[in-house]
Amino acid sequence: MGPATAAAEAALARRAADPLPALRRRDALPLPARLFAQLHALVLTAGLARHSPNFSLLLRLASPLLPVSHRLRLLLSSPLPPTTFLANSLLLASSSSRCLPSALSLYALLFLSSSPPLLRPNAFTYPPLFRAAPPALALALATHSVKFLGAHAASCDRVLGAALLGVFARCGRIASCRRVFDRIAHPDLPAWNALLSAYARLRARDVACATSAADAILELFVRMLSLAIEPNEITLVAVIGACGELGAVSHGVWALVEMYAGCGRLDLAEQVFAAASDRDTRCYNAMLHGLAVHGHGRAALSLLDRMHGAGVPVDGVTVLSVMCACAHAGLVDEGLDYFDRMEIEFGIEPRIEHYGCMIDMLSRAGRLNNAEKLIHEMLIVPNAAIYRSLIRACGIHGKLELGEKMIAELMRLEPDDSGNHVLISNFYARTNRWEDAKKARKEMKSMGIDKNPGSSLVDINGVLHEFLVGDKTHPASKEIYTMVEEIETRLIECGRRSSTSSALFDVEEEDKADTLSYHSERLAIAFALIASNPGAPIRIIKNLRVCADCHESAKLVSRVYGREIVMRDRTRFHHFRDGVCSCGDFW
DNA sequence: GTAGGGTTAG
Repeated sequence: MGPATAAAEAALARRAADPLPALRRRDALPLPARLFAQLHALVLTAGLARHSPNFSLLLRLASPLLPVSHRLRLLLSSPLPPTTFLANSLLLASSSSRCLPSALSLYALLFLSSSPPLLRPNAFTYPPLFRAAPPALALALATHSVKFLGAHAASCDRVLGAALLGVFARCGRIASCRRVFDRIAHPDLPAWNALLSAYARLRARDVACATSAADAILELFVRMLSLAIEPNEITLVAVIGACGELGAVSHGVWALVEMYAGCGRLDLAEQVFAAASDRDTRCYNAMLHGLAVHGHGRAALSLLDRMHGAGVPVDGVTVLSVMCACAHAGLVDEGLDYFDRMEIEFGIEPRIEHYGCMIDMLSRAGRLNNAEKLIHEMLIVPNAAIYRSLIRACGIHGKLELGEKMIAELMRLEPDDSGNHVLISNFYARTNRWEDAKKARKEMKSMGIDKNPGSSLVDINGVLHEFLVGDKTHPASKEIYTMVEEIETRLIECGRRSSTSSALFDVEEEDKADTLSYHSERLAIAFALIASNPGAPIRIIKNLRVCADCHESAKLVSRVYGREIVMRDRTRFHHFRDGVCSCGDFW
């Protein structure tokens, strides 16, 4: 017998032992109804159904479009009595989000309806339901599962634990995520990834928590490595993002940090991108976004051309990144054009973020009437960010009436947000309505709303130093403040005009009225000038938008002290060199 | 015993 015959024999033997190998794939698609009926008959008549795993496979191939009653009968057609295992298999077949209602009725019929219920759910019952359900419903199901299985059982199982963690993460409940994770006895890679991704999501969604979330990610990553859990690409997505957040360039373990635009090293990001062998949509999106926040609008558009040329599919994030690039570079017509094409050419439905970017772009360009028109035309309810863009632009372009209309909308949505109140006060200050500006601040104080304190991080020889506005806690505080004064004196000698009264109110979110020139970035720059190696670029990571006064000052410092300053604020990067900023004073 | 979980985006 030759080797080929032997291989065939072996294959036949395997097939005899495992009659349904092709169906064992996890991603097997549901079968068309007729084909399924034939297979069903075959499995029953061939006696395969007496083996629970085989019957389970059959159930998983049932089309989710079959009526619920039909699928219940299917379960009962088994020569074996129905078990939770088989019921879960049936449920798995209908748990895509498309057929959520049918999955829920099955769940209710099998596990809830009669008393006592037909079957009791177990840890395998819920994860597919969580995946299919939208966040709010998934949260309800999660609570339900914990009640049903008991908190102990629910969290002892690390798969259910990871699934629960995912639900809480989608709902922004980071404390619940932490509690669930802490109860998992021996978390494995997906469980760690679920927690890291929960913090990554928090970092991306909530500016106020971004730094602490990034800290948590790095801390968890170190712990995970010490437990010899091997990270994968999913882990790195969270970790690299966190490194970008902190600007922790010198944390050598994560050399990838430098490569990503998040640290302000666009050059390295481009090198990595160029070296990457197989670039998918995500990869292009990351590079496009990097170019966007560094203000390289034209480069982003040309990369987009290459992406189309390479046949890499675009998605909603691609469009968003391109529009963001256009917005930051003032390429309004190009941005409009791409927005118009997204739905028709690429079949991507615009989401609130796209409208937000669009409105921001139009507003920055002073096309406020177009922006307002778009708000009325769009089919989605506008969010607070959209109103904020318009209010900021109305302040700059002196559109009092529209601005006040938008303020009313914003206050309806988010009356308690400190940033909103500062924004409103600045709007009135810019339009010379000083009394209203003061009133807005007073109102904020009387409501007991705390301002979000401005903070800046600077990396000096591998150690991160954080400064808050007016901070005096740094060990070198005395020298730093002396340096701030010295800088100010030198800049005035070199032609800087001192702050005017309008500039005093012209702040985005840090409250300069109280603190004059002690904004966190000035403290960070002063410290960097004292402590960093001469000639090295100064890298600052700021939590809020940089105010016009600090921006002007950073430009001058770059010239007078001959130092390059790279500052990432809440929305983009500013590269200060020789008295000029890469944003072209448009941010 | 069999099956279920992890991929941010301004």
